[in-house]
Amino acid sequence: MTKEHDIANAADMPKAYDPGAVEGRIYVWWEESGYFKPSDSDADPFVIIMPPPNLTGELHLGHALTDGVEDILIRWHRMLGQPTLWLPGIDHAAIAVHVLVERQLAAEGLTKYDIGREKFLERVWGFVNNSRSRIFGQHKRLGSSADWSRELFTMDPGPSRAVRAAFYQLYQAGLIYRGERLINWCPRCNTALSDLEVDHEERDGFLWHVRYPMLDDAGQPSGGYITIATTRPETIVADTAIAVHPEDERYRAFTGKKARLPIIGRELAVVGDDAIDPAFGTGALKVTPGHDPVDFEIGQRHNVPVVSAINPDGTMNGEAGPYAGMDRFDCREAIVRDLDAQGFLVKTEPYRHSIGVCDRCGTIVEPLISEQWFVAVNKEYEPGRSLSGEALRAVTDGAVQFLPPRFTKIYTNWMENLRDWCISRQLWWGHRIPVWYCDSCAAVNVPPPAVEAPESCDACGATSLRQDEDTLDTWFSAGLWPFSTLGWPDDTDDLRRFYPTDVMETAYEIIFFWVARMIMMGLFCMRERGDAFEKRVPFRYVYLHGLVRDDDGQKMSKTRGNVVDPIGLVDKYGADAVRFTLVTAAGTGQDQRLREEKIESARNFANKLWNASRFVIMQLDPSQKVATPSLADRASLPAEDRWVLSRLEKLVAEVDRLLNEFQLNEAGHRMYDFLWGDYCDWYVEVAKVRLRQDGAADPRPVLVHVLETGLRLLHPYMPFVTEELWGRLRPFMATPPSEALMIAPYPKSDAAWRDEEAERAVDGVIDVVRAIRNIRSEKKIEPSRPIEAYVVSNDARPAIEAGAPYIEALARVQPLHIVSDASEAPRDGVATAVLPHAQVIVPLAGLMDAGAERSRLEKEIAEAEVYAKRLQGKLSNEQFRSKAPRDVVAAEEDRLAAAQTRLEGLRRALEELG
RNA sequence: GGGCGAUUAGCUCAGUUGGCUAGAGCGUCUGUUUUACACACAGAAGGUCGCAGGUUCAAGUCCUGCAUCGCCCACCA
Repeated sequence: MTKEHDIANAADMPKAYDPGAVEGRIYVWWEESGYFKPSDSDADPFVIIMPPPNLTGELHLGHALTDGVEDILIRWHRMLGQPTLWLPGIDHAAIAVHVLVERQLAAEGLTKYDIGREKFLERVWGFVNNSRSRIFGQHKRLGSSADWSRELFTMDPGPSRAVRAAFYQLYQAGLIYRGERLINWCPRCNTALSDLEVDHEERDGFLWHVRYPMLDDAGQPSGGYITIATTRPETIVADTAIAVHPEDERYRAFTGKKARLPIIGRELAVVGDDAIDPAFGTGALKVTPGHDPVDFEIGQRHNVPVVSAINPDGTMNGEAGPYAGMDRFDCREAIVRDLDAQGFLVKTEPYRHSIGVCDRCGTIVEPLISEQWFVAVNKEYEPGRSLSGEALRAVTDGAVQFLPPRFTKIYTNWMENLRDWCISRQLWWGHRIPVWYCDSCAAVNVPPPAVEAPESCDACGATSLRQDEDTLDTWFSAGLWPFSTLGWPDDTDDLRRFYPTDVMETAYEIIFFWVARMIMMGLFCMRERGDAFEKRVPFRYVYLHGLVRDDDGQKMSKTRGNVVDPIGLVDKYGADAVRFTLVTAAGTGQDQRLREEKIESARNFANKLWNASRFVIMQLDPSQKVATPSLADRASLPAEDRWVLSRLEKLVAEVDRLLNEFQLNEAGHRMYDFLWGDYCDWYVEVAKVRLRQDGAADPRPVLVHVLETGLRLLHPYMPFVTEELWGRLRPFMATPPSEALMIAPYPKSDAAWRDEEAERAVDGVIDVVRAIRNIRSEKKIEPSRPIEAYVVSNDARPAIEAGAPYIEALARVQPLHIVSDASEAPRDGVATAVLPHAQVIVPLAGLMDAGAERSRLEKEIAEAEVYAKRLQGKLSNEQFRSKAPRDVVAAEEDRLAAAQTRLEGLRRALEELG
């Protein structure tokens, strides 16, 4: 099964990493080897499902980020041998497919309405079923994956048992009701919307002041007027009262009297209500319960009749008298004109205010009275328990934790002010409302889920029933996702084992739509599990990532047309590069701007790994397998081996810590820094020297081990390159930990590998190399020409001597003199670098510019003096010495000592320069 | 009207229990066909961490206020 990876030489590795070739091959290999397929064993409980490969434009980078984070967490847990982590994450793919199918239809000159609901869903499902992707692994607990994905992708009302069950249970508990309410209506989409689906936009408008004639007790004009201000004069035709603040002196005389509605002529009662702000406008409000949510509530309080004057399509109806049939905005103009002509318009002032807009299409939403289904979110279904109350307490009690924690407050604020949730939609995509009406007695039948469709009416027994035409808000269905996918309402093994899951991962903008609803639904539907929130919540952590914005910082949106197609970027730079960039580019929960250069540099990182592996493989011989370095033999290893192993160990420990804290970006950065900076730039270069040198210790075991471990660490972040490279390395390992990287154990920290002494020693050698390179560069010495150099060192002398071959090779020094005292080195015409534990002296003979060297040294001395002075000040402060932790004080003392040594060296060098 | 976030090198951003001569990538400058990699290597320049106070031995990090930008929520007609 590892046939693809039994490659024993580097000859077939191209010089540059080709993501396309690797990703395709790895994908096929994963599939053929069965790793991504459902398994019967508990050990491998994940299956990856694939969103369609060619979702261009619709599946944007935010989705890629979500998928990337989820995949990282899942792979990490799987490698840790903790397969119980399970994350939802499919919804956006479903939406994307719907949009895509709509687009396909458009290309054929059709709309979804032309082909009908059944055909439309059929196409959606066909699309999903025939496609696969090599990129964004969607994970799903194995089992009935076909069922749930079909359910989700098609929003097919038929087989949706969980939706039926939840609806039924909520209805039985009195939490779902049908009512005539004022709801948000989109005249273009022709559907009701929940409060959440309405966006508020600031727009310029006008505030029209209109006067209403007062009537005396006989119903005759009394000569008085009450002036009201409105932004929506077209709704005047539906006015049924006037409200003022009960304590407003100006209107006290009018309260309880009647007024006459201009144009229409209706009599309006003047009522007192606390909701009125006397300071706004004229202090008097026209009450239009049929077209304004505030007015609706005022109307309820004062028993004011409700008039609906606007049709669902946005035109005026018969109640609008002369304006019947007009569009609502044409009506506005006409009515303003008429009011003015008839002397009712007092004044018109420009006014900027916020208006509700459909979040799907941007059309101005019309509040309408309509019969819809609602969830009573604040109603107690048991003493002390309501959907919102439970959902609030589960979070305040800590059963669900938000990351980053600041989102907790956003959630609780919302939950505390929640109003009933309108769940019926006049759309096709969604599960159909499982309610049947009786044609003869009009009874409402909500049958238990076991009944597919009731045959007769519960109330009168008549057999003529019809199902509600409306569908459910998709978020109602989506809110059931954590357990509907696990077989609920049955008490399945899956449900027992995987509910609650560990982490819910999504963008912060989805908190209300989905996260909050899942928590509400979960707590209710799992109420049989008892009181403990821990058993009923759908997940313990909510990890929220930021939004991916475009280069200008704009939020990506389809309507704005600035969505970046992740597939195009994947084709260009590879899935690994795209994922690595998205995950590491910003802090947790922070928005990021996407710039292609970032992805390019992540691709370069992949290429770096590719070439480092290529180099390592070139040094290996398949007949001689390489053993893993063991702790027992560590003492015999050269310092640089112990150095890199020590640093690797620290990396492993840090990555473990960071991943446990969900600091994914930081963990990614650490791996990048280690693999590129420590391993490639230094260890590999040092190893080259040893490979060339007869009799030197064999670097190959460490070379392979560190690379192999690094690839394992990085695998969740860059699954494709790492799998490929690890697979190529595997044939050379004496004891490979597994057949494939994705099922290999995640590296574990073992502090015994730490070696501070080796780190100090090798860091000292690196400092020397850098110092000499710096001198070479500053003095413009030809890169290829070897130069003579002296390293003066006392305490670090053994380390420098051990590192001598590397100094010679990496800094091109020939010959290298290691001496214990500066007097043993030449003084004239030299460039000097003073390091904490060594001094580098490079004789320059003719190349030497004494003046330039002097000013350079002077500058360095000045800087070092400032630094040393600061440290001295700090250390001579008694407060610091007594209050700061001992190790901090000790560290400062070490720094000061080093700074002083350096300063002395610099001064001496300056003196010797004359 | 409330709430939240951001403000750190030319650009995009890290910096999560306060201890930093403040880092990365890109860009810039100077060099390099050094047999893994020019998707590279070596070297360098570049920041009073938005402003003003405060707490502390110590503040980019904590507190208060302010400014600018952005986001979310909200029934002010």
